[in-house]
Amino acid sequence: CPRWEEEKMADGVKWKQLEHRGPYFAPLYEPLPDDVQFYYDGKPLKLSLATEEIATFYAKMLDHEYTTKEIFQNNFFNDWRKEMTPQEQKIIKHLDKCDFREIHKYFVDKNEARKALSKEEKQKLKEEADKIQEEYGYCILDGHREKIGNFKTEPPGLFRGRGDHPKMGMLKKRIMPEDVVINCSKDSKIPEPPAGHKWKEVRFDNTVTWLASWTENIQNSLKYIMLNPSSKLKGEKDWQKYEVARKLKDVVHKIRAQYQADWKSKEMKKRQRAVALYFIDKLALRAGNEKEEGETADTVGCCSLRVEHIKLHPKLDGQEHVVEFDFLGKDSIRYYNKVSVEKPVFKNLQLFMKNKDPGDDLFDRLTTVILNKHLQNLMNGLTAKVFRTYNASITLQEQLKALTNPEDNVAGKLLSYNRANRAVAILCNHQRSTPKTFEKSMQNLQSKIDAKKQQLEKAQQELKKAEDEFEDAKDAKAEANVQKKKKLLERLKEQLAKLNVQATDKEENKQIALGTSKLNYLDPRISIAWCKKFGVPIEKIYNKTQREKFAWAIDMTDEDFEF
DNA sequence: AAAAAGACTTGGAAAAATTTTT
DNA sequence: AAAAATTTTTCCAAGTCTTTTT
Repeated sequence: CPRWEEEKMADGVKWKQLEHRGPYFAPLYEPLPDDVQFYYDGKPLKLSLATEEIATFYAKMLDHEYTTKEIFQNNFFNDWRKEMTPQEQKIIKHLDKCDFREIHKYFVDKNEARKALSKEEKQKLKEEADKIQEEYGYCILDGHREKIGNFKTEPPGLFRGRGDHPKMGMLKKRIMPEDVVINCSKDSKIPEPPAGHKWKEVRFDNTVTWLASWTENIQNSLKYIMLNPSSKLKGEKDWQKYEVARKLKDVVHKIRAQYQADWKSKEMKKRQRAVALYFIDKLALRAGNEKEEGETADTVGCCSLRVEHIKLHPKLDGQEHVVEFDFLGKDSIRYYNKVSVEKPVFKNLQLFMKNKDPGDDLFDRLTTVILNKHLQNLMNGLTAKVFRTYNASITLQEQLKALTNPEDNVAGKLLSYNRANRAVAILCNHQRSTPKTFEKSMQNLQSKIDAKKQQLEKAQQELKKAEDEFEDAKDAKAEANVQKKKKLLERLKEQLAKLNVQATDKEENKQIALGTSKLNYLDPRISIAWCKKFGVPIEKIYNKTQREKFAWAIDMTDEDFEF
């Protein structure tokens, strides 16, 4: 029977049985060979083991941009000094006198050597990795063997934040068994800690889904070992998420009417709520929780927007009431957009900004907690992020409807699919940096296209020649030749079209990241129904991992599915 | 009721694996 | 067979939202 249809748990209970081997610990530090030296102030200096280990973290990153940043350097040096012996502390006082180059080279060479390994040696390494995966990578949850998402503890290293992170370069400490909390079922075989060690705690909490956890030392927050997306537990949660978004579809018109009415409310609080919700709905902005200042990069979402993040233009490029957004969102990805809004929204924004400094909150009477409480009253289970899911999925469905041409071949249909996917990624502001090899690979593709065009021309001439010959001879042999040339021409035309489609797709995709929306925002049933309806094999849009994650949807969806 | 802690989803980069080209 | 290009997987940070504590 399909796993998605087994009996329901009591409220809040996530499992009855959970058995696993505990996390796989990062390998211990291997000291450098004696001929690889660290130099201080030009002179070789033998470091204590702990100090040397941390030095290698920095040395490995030497050709990364991070190490050129002052904050990174300072944070690293501070934390490094804390771990030095008193003697080392007395000598090593300035980072710019530290020479890690020999250590750096050692690791570069080591990487090269690993790449150059023979087939057999590589095979052996792979088998070892597979064995670990087999042993630690799975758990038993309610009788099913399920894949674990991340079964290894994170190795020690230097913290790399994203954007302008105040903590970049700080030392991420090694996780020991004594740091780890194990979660499993009472009657299961409790995982053994590594020899000579103890777990921090073993607990039996079936109201949570994690198998193990520890506190990381940079942000002092918890990290978890959890199941792979292919697991029943994750799959069902995913399904539920899309069902909530579909429920929003039924009431979204009412909600929109309500927030539009609230633009004119007498209460400032309500007006702010209504304008913020409008942004979240129309622009798919994130909720924007407040963050602790100085602990993370300065990024914002809707509720945490500041006056400095928007500009108001009564008229701009022939449009009225234009709001220009410019801020850093999640992962310090820039959001830049110019949007023409309804007049009351524009008036409200002017009001919210009045007598405020650039650094003041735009919505000073609003938090995500207030907004989400309000949303909860409008629909059960409704929170700000449901709007992102809903708008992403409904956009994909509409775009697929608008762009798919049933007459197209599979390649053409896939281009339409990618374009629909792209519309969603643009809505959600999923950007990537242009791949380093982009220009080159675009050129390669262009030369392929040119070559194909030449072939095509030649084929055309040959066809002409064959037709002329047929005119003269009028025999079966000449006729067959004409047919042959026609076929060749057709095939070349198709190949050229396919290459052109590829080029278009590539160019349009230059700075757009499709993965996140595909994996997290688009109800997979929309895509599966589309595949079935237009005869596109599912493997063309979802690879193996993705099909495993969306197994629940592949199981239940027919071509009539509507989001 | 506000703040802090906890649990879980979402995010792009980088590394690794695979496929294609030379 | 090597190298280059492309795709997949891993990594772990950074969000959202819920629950617990103060």
